[in-house]
Amino acid sequence: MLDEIDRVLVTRLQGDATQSYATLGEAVGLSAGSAHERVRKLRERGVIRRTTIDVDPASVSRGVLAFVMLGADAWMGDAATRDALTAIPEIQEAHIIAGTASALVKVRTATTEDLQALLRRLFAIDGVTSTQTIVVLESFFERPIDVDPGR
Amino acid sequence: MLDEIDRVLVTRLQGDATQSYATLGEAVGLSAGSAHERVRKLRERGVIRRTTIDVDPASVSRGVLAFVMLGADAWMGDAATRDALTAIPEIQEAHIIAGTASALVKVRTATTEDLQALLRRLFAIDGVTSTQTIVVLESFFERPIDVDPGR
DNA sequence: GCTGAAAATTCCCTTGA
DNA sequence: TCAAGGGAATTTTCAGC
Repeated sequence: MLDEIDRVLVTRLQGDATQSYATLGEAVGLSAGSAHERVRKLRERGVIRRTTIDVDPASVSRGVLAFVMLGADAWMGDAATRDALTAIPEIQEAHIIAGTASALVKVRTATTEDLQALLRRLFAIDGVTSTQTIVVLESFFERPIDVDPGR
Repeated sequence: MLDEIDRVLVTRLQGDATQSYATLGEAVGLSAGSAHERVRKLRERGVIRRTTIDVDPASVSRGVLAFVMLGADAWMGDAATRDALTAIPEIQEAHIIAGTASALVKVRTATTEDLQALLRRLFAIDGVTSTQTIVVLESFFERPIDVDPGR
């Protein structure tokens, strides 16, 4: 379990992972060294999986966002399906789901034409029998997981 | 537009934003100073929006993932709806969509009971007339946007 | 968890292609 | 316009307590 200090550290790092441990420590009433030790342990425990950057999709030709639900006539939770989906770079997320469809993928393409080409590729995957595409008109927000600091 | 070097830098930072500029520069055949200057400009231009950490959802009591499609009898792309969705911490993403539903939200809760409570809150939002919930059984992957280095 | 010091890195500025 | 180089200032990192 995380204590209050851990949660504050995680929340602050989600907002800006470039800040110094001195700044971080000051925010939670610890020395830089102790803050560093806390964060090191959070990484070690796998709570913090990695430090990464947030890229603006439009800047890298990924301005079109859509979610595609895949229907299938076979179980899609196997390694072959996973590999097939992993090999498609436009797919940002892939999930096996409960309900009428079998899988849900989040995709980003440069244009709607590219989206169409992508759907063709998805249809070609073994077991896929249908697709239902949800095109995003506007994203209100995409934000880090809330870790409840101060609750 | 990004050139080849920029794309490699971005891809490497997506994988690990803690590496030094010396390491980064070596990977693209630049000095540490020049690599730093490149990255600084990518931030300035907004290509890199921020440096952040990836948190393991299960470690922070967000082990249940679901997507909820919201049907509505009024336009949901307004500020009031945005504010209402923003105020719910379990919502990680909120999008206005084309098609039969009006909005799609990605939510993470600790338990399915919490998911149920969340659905109640979503129903209470002005204009919302229906919800369709897609529960994720297994996530194959959630990865950074592909920026096509070397293509 | 703190302090303090050594090592490494960042970051700015100047020069040059 | 872009990269290299120098060097000061900051930050990280690792002792010992």
